[in-house]
Amino acid sequence: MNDRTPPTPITVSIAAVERDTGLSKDTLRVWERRYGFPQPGRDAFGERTYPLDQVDKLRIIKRLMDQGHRPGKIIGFPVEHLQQMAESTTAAPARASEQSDSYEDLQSYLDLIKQHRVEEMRRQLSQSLLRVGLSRFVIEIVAPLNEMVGDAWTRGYFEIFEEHLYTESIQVILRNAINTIPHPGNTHEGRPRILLTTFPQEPHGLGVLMAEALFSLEGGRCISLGVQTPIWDIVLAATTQKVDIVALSFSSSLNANHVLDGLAELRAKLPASTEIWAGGSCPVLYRRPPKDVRTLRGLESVAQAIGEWRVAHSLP
Amino acid sequence: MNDRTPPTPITVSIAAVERDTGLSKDTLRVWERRYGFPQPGRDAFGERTYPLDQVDKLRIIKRLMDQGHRPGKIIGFPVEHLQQMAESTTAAPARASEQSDSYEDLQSYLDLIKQHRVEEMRRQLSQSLLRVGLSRFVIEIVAPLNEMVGDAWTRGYFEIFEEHLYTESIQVILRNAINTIPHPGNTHEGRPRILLTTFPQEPHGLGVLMAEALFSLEGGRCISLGVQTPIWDIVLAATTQKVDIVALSFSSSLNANHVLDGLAELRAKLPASTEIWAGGSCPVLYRRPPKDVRTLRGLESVAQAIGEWRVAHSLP
DNA sequence: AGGAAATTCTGTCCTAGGCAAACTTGCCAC
DNA sequence: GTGGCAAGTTTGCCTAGGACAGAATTTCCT
Repeated sequence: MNDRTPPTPITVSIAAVERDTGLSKDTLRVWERRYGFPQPGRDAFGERTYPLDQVDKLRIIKRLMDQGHRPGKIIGFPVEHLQQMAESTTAAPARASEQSDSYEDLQSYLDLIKQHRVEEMRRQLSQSLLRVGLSRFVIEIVAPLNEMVGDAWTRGYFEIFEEHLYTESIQVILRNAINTIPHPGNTHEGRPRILLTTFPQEPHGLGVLMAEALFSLEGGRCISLGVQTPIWDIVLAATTQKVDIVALSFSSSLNANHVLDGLAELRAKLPASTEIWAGGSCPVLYRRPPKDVRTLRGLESVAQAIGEWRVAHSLP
Repeated sequence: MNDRTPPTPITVSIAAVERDTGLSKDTLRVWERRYGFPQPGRDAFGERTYPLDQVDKLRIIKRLMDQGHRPGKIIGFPVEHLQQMAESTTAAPARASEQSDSYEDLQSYLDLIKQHRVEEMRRQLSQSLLRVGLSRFVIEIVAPLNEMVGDAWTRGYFEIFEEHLYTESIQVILRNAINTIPHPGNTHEGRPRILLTTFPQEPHGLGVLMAEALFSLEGGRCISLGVQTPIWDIVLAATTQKVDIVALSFSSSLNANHVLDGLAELRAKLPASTEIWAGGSCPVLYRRPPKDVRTLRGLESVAQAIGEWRVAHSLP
């Protein structure tokens, strides 16, 4: 292994770009043909090799598209301009003035990650959890932190391993907290059985974990399959476990059509008595809400949704 | 919903088949060209329309491929034959006469999974953990169970979601147990800092978790990155966290050359003072042990390895 | 037998063109 | 203006073979 060779390749394959951006290979090729961007190099065998800065620009474009922009209109702008557009609508301003305190606190977590003070971060997270309780902890701290970390990651502020450190820490805290939720007695009345997982293209597990915490707090009986379960297996699991609700988490990097098609297919294969609840930061869920699927916009709505389910399923 | 019209169309698009079977569009087209199967019809606009029975056959083929069969060898067989192949291996795993007692116990866990009695399984796992202690629990129960579940999975005895249920259960138990390991006082003497993770192609996280449990028991200070960390990020994390040991887990599904190349690259990029420990069920680790990497064959050797590290690094 | 070399198999990438569905624009009547 | 409809644009997915690298298998040689 030569010290001279760059530690990470400066370019990545089209498959990697598809994974990282959520833009399909077809789309990447057709944009190149039509708009002249991206403009990947070619390796020895003529395959596209995308420089990292172009991947960054693609990520920003994807993000703006999620906000309703059309590719042809914005693809020609320089990267700085796009960043400005993205930032002007992004969370920070809206959220900053809201609870000045907590925003500062959240920012301090990002600093702890950047300084790799993992144990200190876990200590502070645990303290916050004790102070505000699990429900508010998830909604007011973990969820916005996730978003901030995701943001920071797309801007290249974090390395992959730093994001792993963060994810692992949150996971430890949340799983521990979930374990301590007392099991209500033997009563099964009005306690929905909930299956939690993600679609095969979705590797992010924190959304499932946050949902599990909140559902459990509301008295739901949760069965988590972790991440990346094929649709057919979701159907099998839902049937054999006789669940009332299948809850799915979607991050924003997913391809919009895949999400909608997958939900439609799942809906068709599950009995009508089984509800499908979908949540997460994937914009298409709320822009074109799929039929016969309940979309949970924001984790705050979990409690209400469970409440409504109880009302609808209470014995007369 | 009209009763007369079939709830799902009798034929489906190529995108739907990709979702249903996990076979990419490219693969579906190239099979059609090479093997003459599948043989979809065409709609008014010339696009492929797959009859459902062909999709079923594709699903069986995919499953047999996951068990190690190659497409060209089996694609010509009639459906009934394929079904038979899939079912003939479904018979209970045949590794009987090993250790009578504990084998029976372990087998009963497999039965619990197959019957989807998740809560019962977790209860029994917790009891076992309390009875024998974490160390023996990991070595004598979880590790062999993993192997049996993996076996059963390759034989098609388990569905994907059943394996997910198992993994999630073990994860809950182990993480909870790790959390309860008391932190020894402030002494850092002879307590190695250990970074745990897997290579990018390795999605199985239980190995890391088992290792974390045993390392922690032996007084190691563990920093887990979860799974699938790029090599360069392992180097970054190891450096910034000033770890003494980088511990990696490899399952048998990994490509032998990738493992060896990856370890060689990692070895070259890490300072010599940082040890690399590799373990897991990947055969190549023990058949062609890589240079300057300590291979841990079996989890029993963890305690010894830590002991030796302590001796080597104790102050004179 | 065990290991290296040759061969077959297989999935992914390439080119370039065509069309439907979604979205925008232009036009006209009220 | 403004509501509604038609014409025009944009955009992503699909089609067709062809080509090759990497994995799996077989052959050959020690």
